[in-house]
Amino acid sequence: MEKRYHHGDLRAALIEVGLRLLAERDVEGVSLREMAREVGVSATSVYRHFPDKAALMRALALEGLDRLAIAQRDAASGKDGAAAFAATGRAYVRFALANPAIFRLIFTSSAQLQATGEIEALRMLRANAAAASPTGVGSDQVETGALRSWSLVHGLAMLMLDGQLPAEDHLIDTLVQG
Amino acid sequence: MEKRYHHGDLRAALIEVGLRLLAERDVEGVSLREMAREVGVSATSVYRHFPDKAALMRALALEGLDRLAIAQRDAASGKDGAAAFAATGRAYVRFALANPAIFRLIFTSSAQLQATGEIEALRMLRANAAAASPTGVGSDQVETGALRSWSLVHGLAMLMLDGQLPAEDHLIDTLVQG
DNA sequence: CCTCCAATGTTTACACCGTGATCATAGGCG
DNA sequence: CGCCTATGATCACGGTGTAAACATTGGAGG
Repeated sequence: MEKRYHHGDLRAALIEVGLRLLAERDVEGVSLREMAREVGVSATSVYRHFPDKAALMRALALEGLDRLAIAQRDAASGKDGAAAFAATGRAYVRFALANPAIFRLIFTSSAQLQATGEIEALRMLRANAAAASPTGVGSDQVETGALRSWSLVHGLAMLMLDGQLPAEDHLIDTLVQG
Repeated sequence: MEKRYHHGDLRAALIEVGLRLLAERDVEGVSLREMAREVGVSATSVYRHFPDKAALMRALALEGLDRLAIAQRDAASGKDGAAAFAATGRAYVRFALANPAIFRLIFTSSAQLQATGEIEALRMLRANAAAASPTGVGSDQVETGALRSWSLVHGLAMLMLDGQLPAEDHLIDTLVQG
């Protein structure tokens, strides 16, 4: 019965199944054809909504980026200053560990994402870094501190994802401005 | 004339051409078949030297890891203490920017590499971190500082590779214990 | 209400990919 | 010198991304 020729909202369906697949396997293990198959649609119909596979993956990355930003916002809510800053940092790393494939995807297709708009997660880290800084320091020092923190947290996430560092909560807490 | 049936050292030739290809295109853009083609050999002959493509890529990563370690050693030579530590950090980031595909390959196939042996580049960072630490602090604090530095440097490299931060020398110098 | 068209899907086809099975060659050791 | 094994080539298969041509349909305009 529900076998209509037109899907209704194929674009959203593809993104949904894409995220689901990325939750269980790595990024090079998910093919355009499988996503289409999973949705119950022919492979080439994907091209009515995305110019190529890379564009679909970019859409998945954008969605993941949103979720990362939400996770950080939630983590910081109710806190402020240095506590909020540390919380966003921890949330950043935990998100990466909980969603390895999506996190990697975000930051390897990000060059194109940037064109789409400023990255929310970055703005948040920067804002919290400013709030956490001691008053009276120059704004360039605040900026430097924010970038240093972002690098620290990003590197920590990557190294844990790649198995270089044990993915332990206490290690996160210790390294992120413990 | 030089059209012998047996290549002589196909394994080394494959690694060489693989590194060359990785210097010009990204990792998902280099295929086993192209590497074989480039060497002038059939695709399946690769399987006499590597169980599968992943094993070949791991060999490339190992070679890249060696070169990273060498770059760090060279950067630190003649220096000591904090200067040596900062030098290895800068060399780490610069290597990543100069060899993006290889750097990424190293740290995504690294879970398997680790089994092969301890990672030299890590040992070096850790050793220099210890040398850079103020005397009289606990060894666990030295360890923490080393991990923090590794994360900072690794994250900085990744963010610059991914176009999130401008790949500028002065920014590297500022963030790496400037 | 009917018609037709643009949006959305399908089928078919192609080149490329990783890799297993089978066959060919030759270099070195007895 | 002869043969065995290491190393190569050929062929085949299923999977992938994607272009071209065709099919279906929902909704806008008469």
